[in-house]
Amino acid sequence: MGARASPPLRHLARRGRPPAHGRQGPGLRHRRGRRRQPPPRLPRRRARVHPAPVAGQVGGPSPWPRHRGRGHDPDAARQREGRDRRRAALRLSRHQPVRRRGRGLPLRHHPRRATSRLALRRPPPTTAIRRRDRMSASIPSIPVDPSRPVRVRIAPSPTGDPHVGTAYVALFNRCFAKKHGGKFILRIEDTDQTRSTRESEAAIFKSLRWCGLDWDEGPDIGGPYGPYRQSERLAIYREHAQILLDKGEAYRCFATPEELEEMRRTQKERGAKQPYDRRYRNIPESEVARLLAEGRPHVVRLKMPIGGKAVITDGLRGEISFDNDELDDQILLKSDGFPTYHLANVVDDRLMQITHVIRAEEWIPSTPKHARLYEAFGWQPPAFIHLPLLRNNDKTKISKRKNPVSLEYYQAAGILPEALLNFLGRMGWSMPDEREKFTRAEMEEAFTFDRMHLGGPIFDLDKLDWLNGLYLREQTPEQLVARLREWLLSDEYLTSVVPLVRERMTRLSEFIPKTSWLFGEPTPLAKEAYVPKGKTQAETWDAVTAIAELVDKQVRWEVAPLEEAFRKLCEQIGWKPKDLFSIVRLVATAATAAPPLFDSLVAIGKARTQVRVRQALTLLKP
RNA sequence: GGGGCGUUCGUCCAGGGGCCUAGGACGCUGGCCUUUCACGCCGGAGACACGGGUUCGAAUCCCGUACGCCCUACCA
Repeated sequence: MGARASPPLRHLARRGRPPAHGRQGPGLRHRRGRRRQPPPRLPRRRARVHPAPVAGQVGGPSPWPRHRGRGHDPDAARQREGRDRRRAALRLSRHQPVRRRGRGLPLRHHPRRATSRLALRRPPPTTAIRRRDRMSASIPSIPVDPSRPVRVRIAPSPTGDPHVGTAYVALFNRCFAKKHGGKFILRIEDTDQTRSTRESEAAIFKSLRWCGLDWDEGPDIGGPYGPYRQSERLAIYREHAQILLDKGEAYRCFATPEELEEMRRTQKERGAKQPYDRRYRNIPESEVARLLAEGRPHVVRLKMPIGGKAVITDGLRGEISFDNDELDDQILLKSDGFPTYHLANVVDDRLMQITHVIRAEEWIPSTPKHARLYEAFGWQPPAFIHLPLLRNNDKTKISKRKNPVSLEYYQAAGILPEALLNFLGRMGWSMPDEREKFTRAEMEEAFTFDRMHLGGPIFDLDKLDWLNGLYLREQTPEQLVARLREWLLSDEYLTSVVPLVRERMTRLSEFIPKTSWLFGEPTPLAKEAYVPKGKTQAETWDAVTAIAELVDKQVRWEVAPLEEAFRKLCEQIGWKPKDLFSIVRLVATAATAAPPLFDSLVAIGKARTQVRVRQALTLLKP
């Protein structure tokens, strides 16, 4: 039941074992003939033995597993096409001559190439500067209108715990804004009445601030374009929906959920491209009036063009085109009178004078709808820039199932905010001189979108730990103490925790061993240890699954609500509290003896509890 | 199923017609330092998805194939 000191994150995302080396004979690795023969002379690119005087240069290469064998080969054609488009876009926007092809010109003047070589050999900052001057910085790859201040925003929806993805997008938005002397705005997208909570919103503010990603305008600090909470702008959306209705760009749809359900089925059978058959798009005014008079619930939908293509421009990818027939008539206003993301986001971006929409890649497919909305309103759309998606080990979009995603977790796990930010900054982006370690300010200074790499980066906790270690090691003892105090060794936290173990202590020295699971990462027990008497491992796994769901859903992370929730769960799944609670305790603390369960959970906090439950889940997986 | 995006070591990045014998970092690994561990240092294994084309020359440009991912909600 010990707690491991601190290589906390590495075990979380399980990964395959690194491939064994040394076993292959010289002949087996076909691929690198070149590597096999001893270099006749000192390979010069290796000669750069002495790292850089630059801070943060560390040496050494590396590996990790991925599922090699069974083909993992993406679609080259499309990609290339896409990539070309993207390059074309960058080129154009940079006002650079189109790169010439072939024709035997020794391309040694290619700016990127030439300078980057230099950067490798002698890393000092000057190279970075020189390089930047030559290509990007002064020549933004994304249109920036000098007469209009850059305004960007993030628009998280307060429906859960503060997410690393939010911090990721926020970082890039903020860097872009700072680079161009613009404003970075926080807007709360709480148009989903059923899922949004104020707790979540507050947690987002707190975590973002912890990261150092503060904003210039937002719900809590106000600003000239408020309110910044969409639930407080309902009238604005209704008004705008009405404008569209009046212009004939939108229409009311009275289809019921059941009707839509059935429609989806039949549309699919007919091989239609959209799930909605537009049946209310052209009904007569009189009919609309009649249904309205009846008080029939309805939504407002956007009229998408029939036939033809929609072309949008992504700042990183260039033009992307869609068949209009693939796009359905997007719901703008839900039957509860709340707008959907699509309407709210367009209206707010416009009203808040957003110049660049920098968001995650998952939004690409709905961008043509947004573009269409701008058009319907007669507005000039902002520039769209889609960032790659952070991924789990298996390349799927990052998720709490497979990774710790809550910012609160990283904080509680002892990650320093500057390390997290630095790490996030390395996801899909690189410093001109390729250094790994840099501050937020340095990133802002050097920021350009053309150093963006579009492959979806896998969130590698090992590397985060390494970076974090770097930052930790450069703290003076005084600073470190201060850091520890900001972390869990604050008077406040200790005061909240001490009562839990007070009656269990006979000496002060027992405090630390008795609370080790609070400050370190407990080492999970053997599988069997979690299975209560009379239960099977499969049953236990089911129970832990239920526990995981409960924990995810639990909003009020306090003793009484937790106890209530867990007791309810016992009833639901027909477990005795004794058995279920013992599992919870083991999962949360890996300790056979611990203070009262729910107090312990509160002390551990939701984020860490969540991660521990996930770990147990993978451990116990049948 | 349809649409879209993406693809360089296991992972994160660099390189985008010749400077490439593809570079750095994490991880792994051998060694040095050290009473131990960690840090640090020195070394090693490790990738241009595949097939065509263009070119004197392709990781880089073009075409195709494969694979992965995202979207396909009265969620964002």
